[in-house]
Amino acid sequence: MSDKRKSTRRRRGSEQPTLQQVADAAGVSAITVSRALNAPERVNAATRIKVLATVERLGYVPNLVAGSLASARSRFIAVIVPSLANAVFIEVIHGLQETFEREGYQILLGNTDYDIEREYQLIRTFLGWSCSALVTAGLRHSEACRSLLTHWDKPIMEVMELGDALDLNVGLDHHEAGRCMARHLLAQQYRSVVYVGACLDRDYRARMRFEGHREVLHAAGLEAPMIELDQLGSLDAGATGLERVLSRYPSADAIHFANDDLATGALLRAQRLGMTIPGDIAIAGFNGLPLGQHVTPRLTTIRSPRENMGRLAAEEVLKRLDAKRVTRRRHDVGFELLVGGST
Amino acid sequence: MSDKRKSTRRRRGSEQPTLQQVADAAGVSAITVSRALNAPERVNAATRIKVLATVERLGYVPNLVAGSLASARSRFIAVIVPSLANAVFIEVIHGLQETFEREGYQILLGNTDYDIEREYQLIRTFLGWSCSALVTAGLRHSEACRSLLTHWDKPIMEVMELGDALDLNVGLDHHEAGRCMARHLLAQQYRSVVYVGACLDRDYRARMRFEGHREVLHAAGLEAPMIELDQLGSLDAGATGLERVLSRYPSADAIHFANDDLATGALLRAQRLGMTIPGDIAIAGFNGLPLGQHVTPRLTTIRSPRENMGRLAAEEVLKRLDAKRVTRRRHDVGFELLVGGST
DNA sequence: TAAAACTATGTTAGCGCTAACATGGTAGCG
DNA sequence: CGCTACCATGTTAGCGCTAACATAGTTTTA
Repeated sequence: MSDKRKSTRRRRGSEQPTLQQVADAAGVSAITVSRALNAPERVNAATRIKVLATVERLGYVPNLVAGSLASARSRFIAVIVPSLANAVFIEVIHGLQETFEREGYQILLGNTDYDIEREYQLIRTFLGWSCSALVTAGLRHSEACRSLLTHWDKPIMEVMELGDALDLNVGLDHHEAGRCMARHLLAQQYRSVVYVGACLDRDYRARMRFEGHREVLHAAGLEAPMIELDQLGSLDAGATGLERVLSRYPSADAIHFANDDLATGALLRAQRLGMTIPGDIAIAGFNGLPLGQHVTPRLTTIRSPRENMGRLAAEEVLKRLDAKRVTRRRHDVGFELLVGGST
Repeated sequence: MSDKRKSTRRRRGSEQPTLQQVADAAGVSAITVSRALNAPERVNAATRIKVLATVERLGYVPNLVAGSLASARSRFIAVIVPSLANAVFIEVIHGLQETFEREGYQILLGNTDYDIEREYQLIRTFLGWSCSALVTAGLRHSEACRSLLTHWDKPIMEVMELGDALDLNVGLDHHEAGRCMARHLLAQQYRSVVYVGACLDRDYRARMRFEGHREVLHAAGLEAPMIELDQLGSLDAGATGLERVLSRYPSADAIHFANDDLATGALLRAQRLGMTIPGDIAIAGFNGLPLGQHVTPRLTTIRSPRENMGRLAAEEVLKRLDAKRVTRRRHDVGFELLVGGST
């Protein structure tokens, strides 16, 4: 009798108080409660206080799913990275998270494991969540993914690398970074330099750096041998890389590693083998992770502004979401050659 | 005329095809499309093929927000960790992600930065997303959080440490780990052992290890001095820790660090200062990160099964979600003393 | 002082999907 | 052959919230 339900059908009621119940208890309408919570300035101060007190009293937790459906947008930001094992992405994520959370957005994190097909699947799923924006690492996507995204009308931010982006872009020039390090090695008079990377078909940014590196060596009339490992950046892989170089290119005087994990693994292994760095062989990396700066000698590397990249990317996306004018679609965050004692 | 809308009001139509449109195009009802996608075995094979082809043709992407609202559950798992800077949590997350994604669940990641109040806020928000389960690091929560969770009827998994949990629990005994390392150090004849931790009020598991450590030293009639750094686990902080020990406890013969990052930072700094390990001073850590196993000498540490912990936690939660019987609510994943050359 | 503009709140109608129940057809069985 | 059982599909009614429009009261403006 007291139940206003017209039908006898029951749906699983979740026990949780609803907005309507809060409204009834506070003696206002549902929309007023909604406004008190989501747009406080549109509600009279006294009403607002009364409503918020009721919310508190009933322990009301807003159903964000319902809110998102009604408003056709969620405060989710889809973030897609190729790996969690690499500290670089963690730092970018950290920068993104900090900035987005401050504005009340929640990150939906996806990990592709460097698989472009998985990226597509993840993006499909994420679009189903009515995300407010998408941040993804890199400019390369599958055809299906590309066409899915071109029909999507929310901000898309591609980070890490610089180039012809779908929408917004914050990153750095990996070709140029490769060139930069190669030039440094040549300037230091190394003449037999081996590049060591891992899974370069998947970690194609490392391949871009290799291409820049090769360009400079060729221009100087030198060979540009390369060794590709089949295990992604890790200290272990770096140790393996060193050993491969020693056996295949015994006359090598320097190794340019695709990242700091590999380089540091090699450096530590070399020291364990009793070699001196850079006397017996010089070692260079990429990323500028703290690790490389704590070994002796310090690792020569290229520092990319990782947290900054995340922060900047988030800020640009937020600008767009606030419907502010976006002055530049592309931001080059640059990089910095850190010359340590290892070269 | 062709618009079936009864009112002239328009809502922001998202252009995206809806389930109903797919149904119309395929000549079936909406619920059949829903079933073809979510419970294929409940639809005749021929119908299913027809529907899925239509889905493909129209580029239909299911609106997961609407689905979650209607079914009062999302395929989200809330995961809350105290830090992303620590590799340990990354590995746990990786283990969780792998296992949950295979079953079609999406992780909602929250980072508390070791702030118990932020944990409460995050959990509140996540409950608003109708998550299927919650995985959180640690057993300590704010009062408000605790009462929120006891009224929640979905699986709750507390990881990392072992003890009196709200629901499910996968972890290890940090007191015992601290005792274990202290016993090892005593067995190696070190008699002046300093414990070095960082922010022990927030990283209270490190404090638990210290308490175990202190217990063993006191039982042996020894002092158990401790130094607390104000910067969470990093190589830099470890280097600082070493210097503090050298100046405040010049007679110390061993340092027990709260984690491998600190320990390795100290080891590398000691070497840069020309000290020998363990001759001048012994160093021990906790976690068993690869890093510590690549320095020379290898770091003595305690290995926790991190990815495993994530995987096991996810499996237990999945069991519960499948309404399978959960035989044990508490799982001790244990740990392993790794004796390197640093002690 | 009447019209315009603004403020505070309410009413109505969905957002796109799925749970629950309903229906009609086919098979299985004694 | 009449019964139950089951299979495939459909109908109906919401899930809990917010956009859009509506309304009444108050202030500003010409």
